[in-house]
Amino acid sequence: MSEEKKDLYHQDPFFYNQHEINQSSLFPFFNDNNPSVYNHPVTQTLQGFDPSFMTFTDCLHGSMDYNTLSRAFDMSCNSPSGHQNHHLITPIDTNLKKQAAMGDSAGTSENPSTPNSSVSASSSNEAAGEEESDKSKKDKQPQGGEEDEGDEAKSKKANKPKKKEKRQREPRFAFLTKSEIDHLEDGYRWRKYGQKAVKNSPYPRSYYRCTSQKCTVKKRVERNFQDPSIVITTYEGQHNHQCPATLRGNAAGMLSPSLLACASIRPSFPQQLLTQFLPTNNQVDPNSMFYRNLSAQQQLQLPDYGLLQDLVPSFSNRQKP
DNA sequence: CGGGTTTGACCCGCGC
DNA sequence: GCGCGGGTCAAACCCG
Repeated sequence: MSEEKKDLYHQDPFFYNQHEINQSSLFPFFNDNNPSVYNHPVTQTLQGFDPSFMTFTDCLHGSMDYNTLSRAFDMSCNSPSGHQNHHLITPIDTNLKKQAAMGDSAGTSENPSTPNSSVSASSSNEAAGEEESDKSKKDKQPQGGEEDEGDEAKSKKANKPKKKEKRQREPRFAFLTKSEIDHLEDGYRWRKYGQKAVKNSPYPRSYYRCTSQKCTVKKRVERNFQDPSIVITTYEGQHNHQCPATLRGNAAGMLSPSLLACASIRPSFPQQLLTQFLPTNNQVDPNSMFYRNLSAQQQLQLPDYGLLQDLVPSFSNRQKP
């Protein structure tokens, strides 16, 4: 990225988002010309799962299941333009992730989101994401736990839950972003709580947690080791609070998935708006240069300008030079 | 001093 | 049971 662009990004991340992201960089797993990305564990999952057809809010509200996916898939397949749909949001299912990681072809050969395929209820449950998903582990803190008082040091880490229920995870959604910056600004405040080396990758994976109290949303950020320009951000969970950026009213440049997620917690927020934000085939021919040559507003093809103003107050300012 | 980051240790699930 | 890898914890450290 040029210095000029970097400056622009710092002043206005929106510029960055709109200009650095293009179809091939966002959706390399759909790009036949770039099959290398398939080797990445995450994108393997994405390819195997092929969950690219769902509404944004389905993802962000964690309400998606394979039925939802299937429905969304059907909708997109029946879209008037007939183009392949290229969505930005890609849910990750842990079961399928395993399949992908095992290197078998099950993920691709039995694509659950194939229009004609049936939907497994168990998978649906898995993806439904329970509120208390991974709390069991965190409840190490002795809550009325009386047993090991003396051995504090040990009890801290060895305090296992008595019942061994299968740990359930919140549904995850991965976003691929072409960026030189690992941790992209998304309007929320995050605290980094861990970093791990990724197997077969020179790039570490960072773990972030939303700093808002009682908000259990986490995200992982890592680079695609075969295309280091691509940052893979995986969100897990739903924010249960307003986005700090929107509260501050300075979120003009933060039309990232996460910001939209925070906006989407507003009950009145129309689902259509979110879906319209995304470069679906209803608006853009993925094979054309159309996408790159449009202004930000044109790219968004906003269905209701007033709604966006409501969501992002300062958005209106940028539209009126 | 409060909040964020770093980093080694630990936990957990899974395959062998 | 063991080893591996992903995920998390928490003390130490850093910084404004």
